[in-house]
Amino acid sequence: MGNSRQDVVTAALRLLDAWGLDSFSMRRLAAELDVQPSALYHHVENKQELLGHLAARIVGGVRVDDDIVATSHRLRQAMLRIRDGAEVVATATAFRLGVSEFEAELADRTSPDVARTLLIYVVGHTQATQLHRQASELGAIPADPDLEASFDRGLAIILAGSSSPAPVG
Amino acid sequence: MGNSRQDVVTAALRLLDAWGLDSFSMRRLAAELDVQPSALYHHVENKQELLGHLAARIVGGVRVDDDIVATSHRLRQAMLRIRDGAEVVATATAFRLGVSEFEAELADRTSPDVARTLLIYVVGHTQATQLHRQASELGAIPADPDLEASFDRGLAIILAGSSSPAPVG
DNA sequence: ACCTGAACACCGTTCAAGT
DNA sequence: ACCTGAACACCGTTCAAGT
Repeated sequence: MGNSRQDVVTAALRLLDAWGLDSFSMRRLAAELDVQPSALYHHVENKQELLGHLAARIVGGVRVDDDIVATSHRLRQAMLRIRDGAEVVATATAFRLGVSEFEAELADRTSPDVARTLLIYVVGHTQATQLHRQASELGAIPADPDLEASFDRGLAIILAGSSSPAPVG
Repeated sequence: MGNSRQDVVTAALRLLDAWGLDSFSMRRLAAELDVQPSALYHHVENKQELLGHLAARIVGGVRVDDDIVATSHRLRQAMLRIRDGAEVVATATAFRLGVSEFEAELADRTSPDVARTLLIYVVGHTQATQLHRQASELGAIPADPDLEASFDRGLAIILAGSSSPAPVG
């Protein structure tokens, strides 16, 4: 009966979460959908565009409101919820996919500069968190119990500097 | 007469700068060195470790001093100097390769929290800048003349918040 | 509209063996 | 110490053709 692009993106998100970005391939996704690899290119231009749709799915459900700290935590949690979520969002963001709406909403409630700075920080710190956790799960590195608190302290630094645009003395 | 690991990293950096990260492969690098692909594994554990060495080379030459703004600009310029430099540093950073020394030096002159926040921002913004420039060179997107100024404004926000750890009122 | 079948031009990594 | 040769198990993408 044929898949829709929604089906493809849903299956892709499941595959990403189950196996991680390193093992995420168009061929595996095709197998998951019981379809030839070439069939995917009916729904999507290429792999990069597909990753953009994944980023949009991950970020799309996050509510933006006037509580910037809570909004930042919601974005962080949304990315942490799925394996390698922050990395996918980071790469897609760079290609202007998936997060522009989120950034615009955030800019409305703060300023364009604060929104951009905050977004870079939240995605970057969450990516580091996620990769660190993976490494420590593999026993490659000891777990860092300070990662959540460290996220909050960086957030506080940015928000403290967001009211006064003047440099520090 | 045989390559050293320094030779391998030097050739890798040249290859990265010439062709970009997408086209950077162990096989191409081997060809560049007139060697079989398998020979590279005598000098390096795997591709990821090699990228870590590249990141260390890119960041290693950057001087850290008490002028945090100038230091941030030097790091940014070092990454901008070579193609996809920021992306390589970003990925390697996540795996704790290449930048820990830089972060430690920065932490000595500010604080661990400020150093971490600043580093995430500088690398993240520079990565976005570099990918945006590539996209606009390919005509995919109009050039953004505000990228340099935008970097400075974000920097100012973080440094303004770095003196007072209390959240904004 | 959605998919198959077949092909093209590649990958990273391992491993026994050579000098 | 540094490298070759050969193999293994994969990739993303294109394209004519089918229903």
